[in-house]
Amino acid sequence: MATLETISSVDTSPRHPIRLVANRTGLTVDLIRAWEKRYHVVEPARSDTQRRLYSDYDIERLRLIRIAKQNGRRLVDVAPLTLEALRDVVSEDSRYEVSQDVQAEIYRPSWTSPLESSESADDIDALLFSVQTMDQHRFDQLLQEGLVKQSLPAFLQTVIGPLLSEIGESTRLGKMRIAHEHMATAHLRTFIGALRFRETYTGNEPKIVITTPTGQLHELGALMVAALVSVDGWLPVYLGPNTPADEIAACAMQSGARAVSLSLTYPADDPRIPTELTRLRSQLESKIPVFVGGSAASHHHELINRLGLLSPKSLDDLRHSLNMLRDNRFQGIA
Amino acid sequence: MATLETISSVDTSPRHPIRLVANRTGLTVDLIRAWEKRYHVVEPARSDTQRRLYSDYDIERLRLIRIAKQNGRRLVDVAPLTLEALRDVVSEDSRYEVSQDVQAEIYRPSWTSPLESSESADDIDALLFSVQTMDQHRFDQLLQEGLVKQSLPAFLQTVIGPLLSEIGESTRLGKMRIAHEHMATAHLRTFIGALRFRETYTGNEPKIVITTPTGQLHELGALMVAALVSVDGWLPVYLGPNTPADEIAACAMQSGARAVSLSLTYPADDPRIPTELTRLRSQLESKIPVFVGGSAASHHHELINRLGLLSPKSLDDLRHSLNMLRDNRFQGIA
DNA sequence: TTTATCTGGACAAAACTAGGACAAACTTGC
DNA sequence: GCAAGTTTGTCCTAGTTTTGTCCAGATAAA
Repeated sequence: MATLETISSVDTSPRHPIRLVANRTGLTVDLIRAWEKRYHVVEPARSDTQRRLYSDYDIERLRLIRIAKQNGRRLVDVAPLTLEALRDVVSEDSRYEVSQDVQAEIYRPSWTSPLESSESADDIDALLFSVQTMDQHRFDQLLQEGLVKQSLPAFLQTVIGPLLSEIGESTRLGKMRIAHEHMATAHLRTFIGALRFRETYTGNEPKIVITTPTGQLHELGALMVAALVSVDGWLPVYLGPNTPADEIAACAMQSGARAVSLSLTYPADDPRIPTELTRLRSQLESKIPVFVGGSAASHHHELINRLGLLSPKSLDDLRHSLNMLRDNRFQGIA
Repeated sequence: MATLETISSVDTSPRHPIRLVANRTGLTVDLIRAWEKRYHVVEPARSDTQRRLYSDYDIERLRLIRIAKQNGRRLVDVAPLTLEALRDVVSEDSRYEVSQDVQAEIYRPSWTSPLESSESADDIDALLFSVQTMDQHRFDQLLQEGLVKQSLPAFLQTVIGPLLSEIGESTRLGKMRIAHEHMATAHLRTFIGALRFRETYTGNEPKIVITTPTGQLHELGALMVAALVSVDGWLPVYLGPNTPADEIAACAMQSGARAVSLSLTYPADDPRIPTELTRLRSQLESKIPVFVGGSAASHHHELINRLGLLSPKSLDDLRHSLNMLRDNRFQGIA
């Protein structure tokens, strides 16, 4: 089993020249050097010819320090903090603060390694039990704890996803009341929705419109996608469930989104789906890809292919495609 | 001071620079210094170069003093008060201050009244603008800011309530797209939902089941109620929208709730409402009161009276009844 | 050659401090 | 209801600290 350090760590191998660091953090080259000279904010490794070589860890620290300054912190106060301490400070501050306009590069944290499955299964059982006993407090507590144990993408995939299908299944079989499902859904929605605030925005992230089409009332899948992509440096424009195609297109245009993601779950055979998808594709610029996911996506396999939409096989697959798109290496459909 | 820390459980270690304090409290830097100079409102520690260093305790006091001033208190009167005394003053003020100059029916307030404070109106305009420009980040920021300026109940009544009706109205008139409404709703839901977690639970709060009946898909009113009552020492069992009467009753029983609150908004004349309400009342122990609020509640005035349900005229009215119920001084309907 | 980076230092802008001035809003006494 | 006093937010000056930018001359990379 992986140690905590491995799970949350950021690459510390030195390889980035100062120019790249400046671009990514939005700081000037001079300023980075000045900070080093005066406060030892970062002490990068050096090449054999004295060039500074920064690691991902360094970049992340510089980025957070810049945000902390923007929140009103003084450089002298934040300069000596570790990465973890900085994260705490920044996330505490941005809960209360009104920060100024920001210019910066896109932030891409590197996440890794999911937990082993047996442990996740226990977590899910505990969560189900707290739902059945209507113990909301315990439910929230377990969600919090689960998130501490692993990275957000891993948590969504190994815990939240299975939990959702378990709850759906149990309710369908009558093992659980609708009231239980409602409570769990309401809590999960707030919980997942609030995850967005864990990431700190710089204002330059590419946007992605996330919603479910008309007739699709279950939004948790869409919410999961929203939480997930925000980790990878996207800004989700989240519209909730049941949005007409015209509105999705209009929203994508107004917000200047680079992509659209839809979630289909229930009912799988809603006759409005083909109409809505066709309409959406025709109203949207062709360079904007439309991702269609969710358990009901496979029912519309043929339609999706015909329209040139994309149907990622897993959340990981979706992340991969989006990372490519963000870095302008995206090729579209084969 | 150790005693203060123990009593109020707010961190008293000095670490925040004045700029950050200004951001968090909404006061200007000049004003914070002026207050210190004249009334010793706060006496922050100093760094070795004489820079002021504030603690969380200081910030909370300043924030409350700001609110107290807004409620009409004089600085000289509140300046010497302890944090606890300030909390009392503010919570007392916010109770009838709001209900006096703003007479709000539950999320269908008459917000065009001239009594509405210009500051709230500005806040609402800014919020609407950020919705129309799809600037989610700004939207969240404004919500945060608004909450700094006043107490939670006052905020819900003077800002969130009017905002909801404005958005509904604008969408109905075509001034705003459905997509805008969706985005705003999704954000507000997360925001209000997360407010519940600001309160700390002891484990023996009385519970109240909060939801909307079958057919009622708009849940923001119910969410507002959930956030509101948690301030007054209730533990909301929040079930989200569209819950069948049987499930509401079962949930109330299993969780041992002392009350139930429903929100009716749209459609106002849904034929399922009478059935559901009747069913709920008959399945529930008679000592458990059922509150029915929302803009559509008045459409069912007669039914509500006949079934012995309660229809509070305003959020404040609801709070009042719940406070009585909590303290076992509740008389039920006349 | 041209462009990028290095070091060390100089300089300037921004932010903070203390003390006080001033005007608008509000109270008090008549 | 009016004048005199009080309260309160904002602004100003002048000195200090903190922070951002720029320069010069040297070395390395493209």
